[in-house]
Amino acid sequence: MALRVYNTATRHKDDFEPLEPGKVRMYVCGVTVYDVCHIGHARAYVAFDVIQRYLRWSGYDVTYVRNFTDVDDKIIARANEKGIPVTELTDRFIAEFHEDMDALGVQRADIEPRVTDHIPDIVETVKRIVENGHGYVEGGDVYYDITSYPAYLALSGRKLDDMVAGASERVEAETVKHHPMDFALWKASKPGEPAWDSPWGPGRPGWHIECSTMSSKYLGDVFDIHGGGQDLIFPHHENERAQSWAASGKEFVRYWCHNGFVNVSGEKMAKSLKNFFTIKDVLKQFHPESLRYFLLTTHYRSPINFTQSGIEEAENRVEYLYETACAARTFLGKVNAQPAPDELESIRARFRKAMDDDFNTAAALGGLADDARSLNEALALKGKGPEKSARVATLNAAILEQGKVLGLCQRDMDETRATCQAFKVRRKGLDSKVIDGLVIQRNEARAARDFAAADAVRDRLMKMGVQVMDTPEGTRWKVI
RNA sequence: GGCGCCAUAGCCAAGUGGUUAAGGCAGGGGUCUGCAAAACCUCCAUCCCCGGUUCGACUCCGGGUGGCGCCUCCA
Repeated sequence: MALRVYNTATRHKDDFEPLEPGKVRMYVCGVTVYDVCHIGHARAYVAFDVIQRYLRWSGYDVTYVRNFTDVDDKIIARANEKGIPVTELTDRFIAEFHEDMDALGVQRADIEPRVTDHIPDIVETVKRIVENGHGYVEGGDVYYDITSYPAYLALSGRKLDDMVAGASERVEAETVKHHPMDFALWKASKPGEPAWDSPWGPGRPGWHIECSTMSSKYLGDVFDIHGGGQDLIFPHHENERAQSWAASGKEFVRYWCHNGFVNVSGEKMAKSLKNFFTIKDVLKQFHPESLRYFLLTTHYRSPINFTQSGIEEAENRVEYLYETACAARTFLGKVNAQPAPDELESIRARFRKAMDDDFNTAAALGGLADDARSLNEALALKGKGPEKSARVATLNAAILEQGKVLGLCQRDMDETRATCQAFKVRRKGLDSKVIDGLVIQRNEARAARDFAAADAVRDRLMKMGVQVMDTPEGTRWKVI
């Protein structure tokens, strides 16, 4: 069973064969840094984080590049709005991006290039495209001549005539472009805008060219995986493909991977619809691993509907996994047990089968749920026999190993459980001191064998959403 | 108008040309418990509609209906 990857360019799952055996070069379009990230960004970068982790786990030597676009119209507009320098704005949102991604357990890419650090490279690429007869200069602008590229629109599967018809409905009266669909490789800068010297005068890169340039710089003219959100298929990736081909004469990407959208209430998330959530909005209310888990419950290419109940359920699952892992840790601390290699390998095979099918995290999570249940089942067996110990050790190791690939179950267990509870206490508007007091009250009644009074307190806690649990180690409580 | 995606139990969500259609949540029944809870056991679907291909389709093809996305900045 080999890895199969859905390729947007071919519109079906293809067997994955990297350019160089054992080596994967992948590029994912990063953020344009003019605002904080929303949960759609979270989805994209969690998805490709898992892909990257899985490829490494599978034995590939991975080079992962994810850029920062730190110069563009929106950035300039936002900086002007705020009256601050562009670099102050972009530095700030790069830091915010890292903060959010670190919280979600998204690993840093191997290389995270910034556009403004690569202007000379970009100028070179534009020059090469023009020299090769695929670009033209108009004033201080440079445009890509789409009619020079026969395969234009092959990636997105569109027809030029339809595109032109659609575009003509929008206002674009005065243009120097030779064809309405031609796009800018280099833009002459207006006064006050960031500008760099170029053979065409002071200007800045067009959108798209930075990814063509930086991907080839770090990964070569041809590389394996290029990822991003589905919205980037057109125009961004279509244009990148045209540029890279024009510069190198080669088809630059072997597998195009695009993640689906996050919807809210069944509709696309948009600021205008007031259904817009930033990552920070969500992390104020939920443990970050809850969001990560939630995002992995649906296959990365399908739309996912963000709901309160969905993320609450995810958080409960995160708690369950950590509680299970804690219980296993406690047990394994008392015995000397090693995982059973055969059984561990069969669990790996099941995990591999799920993930090899276009990185099916939803199926993988199903398997993980089976393992966690089996682990609890094993823990419930009496005694400390070798059979039980081996089983617990095996399942525990399997859960942690799969978790490592999915980016789950890797945090400090006690701290994570406590944090999940703290979020729930806050969401329900409870006070843990009050709860502690009631639990003590109940235990005093129990000690006096006044079960009627004890149960009354218990019911009161239940109404608050607090469940008491009497264990051999004493009474615990948990917000459900 | 063009292109594309989706439609699986009360809800979320995998999956397969023919053996028992994952998993989770909720719900029913148990074990355990002073009572509970947690945990575990157990029960709970024939896959939107109509045609076609096939020995056989939920899975393939065509049509329909419904939902969504892209075609403009967008993960």
